[in-house]
Parts: sequence; structure tokens; C-alpha cells
Amino acid sequence: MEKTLIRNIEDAVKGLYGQVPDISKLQIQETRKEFEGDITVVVFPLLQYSKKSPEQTATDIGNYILDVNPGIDSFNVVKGFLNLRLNKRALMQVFNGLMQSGKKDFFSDNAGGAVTLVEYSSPNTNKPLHLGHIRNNLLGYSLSRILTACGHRVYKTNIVNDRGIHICKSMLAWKLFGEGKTPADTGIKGDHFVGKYYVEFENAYRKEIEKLVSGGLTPEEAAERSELMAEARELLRKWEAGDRETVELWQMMNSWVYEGFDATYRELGVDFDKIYYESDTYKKGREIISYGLKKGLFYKKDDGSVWVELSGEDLDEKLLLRADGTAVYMTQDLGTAVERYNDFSFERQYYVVGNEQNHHFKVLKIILKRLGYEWAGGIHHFSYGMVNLPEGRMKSREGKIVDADDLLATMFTTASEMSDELGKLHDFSREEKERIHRKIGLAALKYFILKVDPRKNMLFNPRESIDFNGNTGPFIQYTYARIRSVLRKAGEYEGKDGDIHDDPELNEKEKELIKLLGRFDDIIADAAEMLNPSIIANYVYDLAREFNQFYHDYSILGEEDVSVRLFRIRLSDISGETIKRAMWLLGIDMPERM
RNA sequence: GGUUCAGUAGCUCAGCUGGAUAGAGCAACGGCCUUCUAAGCCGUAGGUCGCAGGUUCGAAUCCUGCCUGAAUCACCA
Repeated sequence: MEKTLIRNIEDAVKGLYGQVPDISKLQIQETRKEFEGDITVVVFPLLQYSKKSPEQTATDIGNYILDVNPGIDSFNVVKGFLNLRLNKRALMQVFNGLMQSGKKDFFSDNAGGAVTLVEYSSPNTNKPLHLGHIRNNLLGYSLSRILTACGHRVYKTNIVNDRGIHICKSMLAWKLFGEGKTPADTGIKGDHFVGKYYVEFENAYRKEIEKLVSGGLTPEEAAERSELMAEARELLRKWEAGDRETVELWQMMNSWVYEGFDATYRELGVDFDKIYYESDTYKKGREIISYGLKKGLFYKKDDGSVWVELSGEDLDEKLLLRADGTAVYMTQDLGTAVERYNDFSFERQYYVVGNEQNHHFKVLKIILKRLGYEWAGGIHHFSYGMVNLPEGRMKSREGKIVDADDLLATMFTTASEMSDELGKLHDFSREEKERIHRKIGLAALKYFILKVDPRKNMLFNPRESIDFNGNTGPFIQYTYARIRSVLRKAGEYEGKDGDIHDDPELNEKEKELIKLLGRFDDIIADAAEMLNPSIIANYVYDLAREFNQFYHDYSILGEEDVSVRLFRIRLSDISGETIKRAMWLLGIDMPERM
């Protein structure tokens, strides 16, 4: 419709004023609710061609469109705004188009699409996942689905940070205090089990430092003198040297962590096509760095550390390899990027990583380009904001975190309590009920996080943030469940599969629904272009709200006119499908009943 | 100090590639279940869009300066 209008306007300006307008400046928008009409053309940009008043120009163009466009019934002019009224024929055309395409499979036409990698999650193996990871996972998963819907061939990847001093700390604490226990012995989930020893290390280390400081050392001297830290470093050195006992311990503890992560990922409903491990890719990173050294792209300092000079890019020099030859963050990210390209020959790669890493990814891209990798132009840091608590930033060392498993469990129990109170699922088995409660709890959490613009820091208040009413996931699910309920009952009505003979007269709610539904494809494209799932979330909320108003104001199955009833059933059907598809893009499942 | 991002109702957030009288939800108050699921619908109240300039027919939106907050500029990953 919009495209037709743009052509109409172009023709109008040519015909009326003898000039070719710059259509990129055209402003066409939804008519605001306070005014009469459906689509509004802002005519101010056209005054330069008409050399007439805004009102006169709008009237001229309105008349022209009325003549040539059979979908427009009437128009009115308010100041410089030309409000066009769509007729039933135009709207039914949109509706019929939706009936054709509105249920199509998002995977149907991406066989030849651009190969696109999305990296997300990126956990460290020394502690369990927390709320920050949840935001990361949800954004990554949703982004993958949105890009898929836009024709990309998407591969979801994860880089597991499984090596380094942090895991050595957990290993050391387990050796010192673990008494040979395992997650199976203690009944503690593997990632929490290992995380417990990381905390024990930090506590013991802090005590050691305090003792040294009270003995008269400065904190810096104390840190250098720390035996615990020295032992942890020794473990790291042994690990890099391939010491068998150390490597076996490392493997055992990591395997515990992975069991735990897998469980959390399963609960969250996210998955990956390929998982990379830093313990593999850092080696590749080292190779790349010696190659860069040979090429003169990097340089070695006297102590043996390797650097790259970035002052030409308004940045400082950046360390690539420590003096003792061990790897840093950048080392392994260079290796991972190259391995990924070797594996996938991707056109695009999105790194879903918090905005605290903005600098890192800027540097990563520059270095890859200097190394001559042309594909480096296709990598992009999907930078998102932090999740803050009412008391400020989450700090795992101080225990001020929201644990992912705890949070998920809370969501499920809250959903159960709420549902039991309403008592609508009394005829379901316990297992069925639980499955639905999980869907609802997850939807509440996922929607809460995804409805916020990813770039922004957001606030999570454990006591107040998770709601099940209003602009929430459960509200949208509820709308869907209502629609499904109507459609189940619609089976009893005759003529369900027949044709709608005469286009029905459309009421305001039906018109609004059709217009909203007609925008869905543009919304998906917008979300993909802006890399912003919240656009989908806000759209689906508007849609659900609009449907609830329609549902409240008009009877669907109680409508006596067969043609109108059939139309409303189908409108409900397509609304439900669109809600479901939109929520799918957010990674949120819909219950048939709730 | 440099760079980047943010500041909209009591709270959480939309709106930001310039368009009409700035929107939702929560919280507060008041209505609507004998009728397709009340996790719903309707209404009341709530705003100097951080501040000051500028650009223009028009600025929450663009530009400049300032204020406030966050992140980063690390041999922690």
C-alpha cells in the first residue's frame, strides 16, 4: 500500500506541478488516533514543488490520489497533513495477502542466504551463569532467529573460556579443601560446585592478604608475596606445559561445569550449532601472532612481550602475548575468529558481548584487517548494556549476583502459584501443568529482558521486576491462549472452511488489526537491520493489546452473520499465528491453554 | 583527562533515520464477569522529554556547550 502511495504522490507532483520529487524525503505514516483516516502524508517536503500553501498542496494531491487509487475512499486535510482513508477493498486485500503468507515457515527461503555466525553466551568455566549471561543468551538466540527470518543462514556459536588463571583458582581450592568430593557426592550442580571452590579461593586469598598487610606490607607487596596466588600461577604454568595430573584435574572439573551449563541452557531454551573452546583456539592465536611478527605488523619488546601499535587509529599500543609467552584475551579471540572463518567462510559474524568490551572488539577488527583478512569487514560487535540491580552493578566477588538457576526456579514457582490460584488448568495432569508453568515463567523472564533496547543498561529488581500482568510475556501468551480457545470452539460452527463471499463491513478494531498485522514483515526487517529484538517485543505487545480490545468489544463466535463470523475467526487465527511467530523470534514458546 | 553510550510520568520502559495535543505497563483511585479464558477491558490522576543555546514551517528526535550517570582507555579474561 505504501509503495503504491509513493508512486501516486510522485505522479501527482509530476502531473500537477511538472516536477520530479525526491521521494526519499517523503513522509508517510500511520494516522494518529485523534484524527480521521488511516494513512497520513506529510506534505511539507512537497511545498518546494507546489509553491502553494500546505493546505492547498495537500488538497491537490489528495484529489489526485482519490482519482487514481481505488483503495482510497476519502481524505481530509489538517494543516500540512493529508489523511487518507483506506476503503474496505484495500484492507481486505491486505487481509487476503496475510491469509496467503501469514503462516509461512521462516526457514523456507534462506537456502542461498548469507552465512552468518552469531556468537553468544561465552561463559567462564569457574562459576555458574548469572543474570548477565541470561541477557546475553536471550539476545543472541533472538538475534539468530531474526536473522534467520530475514534469509540468513545462521550458525549459533559459543566460545567457552575454559582456560586461564580463574579456573586454576578453582582447581587449587578444590585440591586444598575439596577432600576429593564430587558434585555427585554432594548433590550440588556441577557449575555451582566448581564455583563454590572459586569463592573459597577468593576468601582464603583475601584472608592471606589481610594477614600479610597487618604484618606491615603494602597491599601490592602482599599480593606479590601471596603463596596461594603463586600456587595458582604454578598450576596455570603446569597446565600450559601439559602436565598430566593438572590437565586431568582440569578436564574433570570442566566436565562438571559443562554438565551444569547444559542443564541451565536446556532450562533457558537456548542451544548452539558449534562450541569453541579457548583451550583450542589460543594456540591458533599464537600462530597468528608469530605470523604477524614475521610480517612486521607487530613488534617485540625487550622483555619478550608482543605488541601492536595502534596510534594511527587513535588508540594506544595493545598487548598480544605476555613476556612468558602465555596468551591474553586478544590472543585467543584472534585465533577463534580465524578458525571460525576457516570452518564457515562466513559473510557476517556477530559477537554478542557486553558493552564493556567495545574497545576490545574495535581493536580485534583492526588487527584482523591489518593481518590482511578481508572478511574482517564482516564482523560486528553486537554490544549490549549491563543488567544492574537496585544496589548497583552485579559483583560476583561480593556475591551480589542474581544466579541464573535460582532466577529460573523462582520464575517457575511464581508461575505455578499464580496459575494454581486462577485454577484454569484443573483438568490437566501435574506434568502437563508443570510444562505450561515453565512456559509462562520463562516467557515472563525472557520478555522482560528482550523488550528493552539491547544497547541500554537495564535495571532488574528481584522483588518487583517480574510481573505477569500488563506489558509482559504472560499477557501475550494469555492473548494467544484465548485465541486458541476460540478457534477450538470454532470447529463446531458450520461453513468454517467456506469462502467469505461479500467483503464484510469492517469495524475500527478489525481495521486496526489488519493494519497492524500488515506491518509485521517490515517490523522483522527493521529488527534485523537495527539488530534489535525489542522492536519485535514492542510490536507483539501492541498486537496483543489490539486483539484484546477487539475480543472485548465484539463477539467472534456469537456473531450471527455467517460471513462476518467467518472473517472474525480467520482474523483471530492470523492474529494468533502472527503473535506466535513474533514470539518465536524472541525465543518464547506459546501455550495452547493457560 | 581522552573516547563511547545513556538521561522521557513516583518506578520500569516505548517513541529518537525531524512532523499533529509525548505513549505503555507497574504502583494509586474508580468502573466492567449469567455472554468466545477478568493473566483481560474501560476510565481518573500523573510530564519544564537533564540544562542552555542553535538549525527550521516544525525539535524528545539533528548540531554545539554544560550538568549527571555508566563503560572503557590494564600483562583479569
